[in-house]
Amino acid sequence: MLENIQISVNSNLYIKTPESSSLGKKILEGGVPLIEELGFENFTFKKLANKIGSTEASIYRYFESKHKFLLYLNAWYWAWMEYRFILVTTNIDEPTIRLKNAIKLLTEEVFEDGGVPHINEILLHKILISESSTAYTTKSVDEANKIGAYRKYKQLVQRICDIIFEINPNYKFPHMLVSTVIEGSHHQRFFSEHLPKLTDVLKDEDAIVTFYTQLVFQAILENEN
Amino acid sequence: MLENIQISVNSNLYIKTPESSSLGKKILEGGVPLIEELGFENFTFKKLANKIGSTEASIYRYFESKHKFLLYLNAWYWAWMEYRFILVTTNIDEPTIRLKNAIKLLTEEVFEDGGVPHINEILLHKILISESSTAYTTKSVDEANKIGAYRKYKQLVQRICDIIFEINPNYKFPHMLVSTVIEGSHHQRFFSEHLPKLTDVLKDEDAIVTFYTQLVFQAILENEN
DNA sequence: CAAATATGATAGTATTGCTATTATATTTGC
DNA sequence: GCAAATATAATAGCAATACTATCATATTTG
Repeated sequence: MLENIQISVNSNLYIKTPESSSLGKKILEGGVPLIEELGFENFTFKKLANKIGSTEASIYRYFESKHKFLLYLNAWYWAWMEYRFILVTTNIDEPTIRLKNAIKLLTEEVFEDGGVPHINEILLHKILISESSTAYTTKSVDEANKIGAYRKYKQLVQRICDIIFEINPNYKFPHMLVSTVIEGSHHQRFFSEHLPKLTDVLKDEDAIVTFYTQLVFQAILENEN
Repeated sequence: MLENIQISVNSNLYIKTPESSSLGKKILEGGVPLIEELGFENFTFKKLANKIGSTEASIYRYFESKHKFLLYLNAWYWAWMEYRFILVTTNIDEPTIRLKNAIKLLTEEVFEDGGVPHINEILLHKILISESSTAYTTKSVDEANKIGAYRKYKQLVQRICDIIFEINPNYKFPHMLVSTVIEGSHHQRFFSEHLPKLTDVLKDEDAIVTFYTQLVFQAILENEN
């Protein structure tokens, strides 16, 4: 379904685009599972080079640092999410349904490797859940922000805020609401695996989707003042 | 007001309690501002030793690793918050008021260095906002959890869930709601400084407190089914 | 005042994150 | 089909990090 789609990533985040060569593709193909396996702090370019039969120095020709590589994957993820957001919202008149679909998209698990070449979306989603904070919780956020590392993320938040505005133009805190849902749902998935006492995750249904959907609609419908 | 209070921290998180000696106190007094200044990843025991006129090896006699030091500060923070939680909720009959006070406590900024010796609470709060995720977003969460590193945090979440239960025993997602508020408000404070497009922070009022207070009450009052 | 304990001084180690250099493939333009 | 450009590999090196180990010197305590 997505085979022909090219997800485009801010060119400040790489030196040479990894989509362009076979080594680049191996970096993506090997890097995502390796970060997922080791955690970002234990991940090194040397280990990756080893895994894909290349060298550290060669990887550095694609990404100027380990941190930039994470920012690249982060940006890729949000560009991909924006693409999927469009799929679940176009041609739907009713804004509440668009919003509902969008929340589901943002909060649900990623189950299937949807055929995007070279990137395993299931594992990338897991990386985002456990390491997304490390992509901005550093003293270098401001610099990363300046080069546009978070552009797609902010764009997507804004798009959802626009839907909220359609539903209730008086709601005062759309950005906080949306970013709370996104970050929150990632945390909840992480907690449900590692610190279950901080969640109320049930077996059968996807409680995280239900919870955040309720939260959003209660927030914006209640406040029609 | 708090001068005589001893905040007690899980003994698995230190080798020798820093409260017990003058070097230990210097580690706390110097460490908190230094982490705040450099960010945790650029913080090293060597730099700290330098700052307080001691040596790396000496600091390692108090904390077995840099990461444990962060866990210690994290646990200290939550023990301190629990203490303050008790202050704002005891002797108040009305559960909605207790809940309101608790949410305010969790989401507001920390303004004053309330007189706890050796720990600058304002800076510690800032560290928590920007680095709290690094305290559990690592492959070592499970191990940290096993030795009780997050006990106080989970306890406080539970205490607030108990208030929610008093107000609405049918509400299905109290833990998710509370942990969403805690983590979310930290994120929002971070965003308001670094990525303002993800928030709706206003100048005069504390929008973060208002937003999360609304969110919680709408969630639990709506659902009296 | 001796014995125990806490700290300091110094050294060492494996790993990390990254740069530099040179040689060898591979691709591309003509 | 070949020269020139480009991409990769191989290797080395470096400063910093996160520790550990050892031994000497303070300081506390019984």
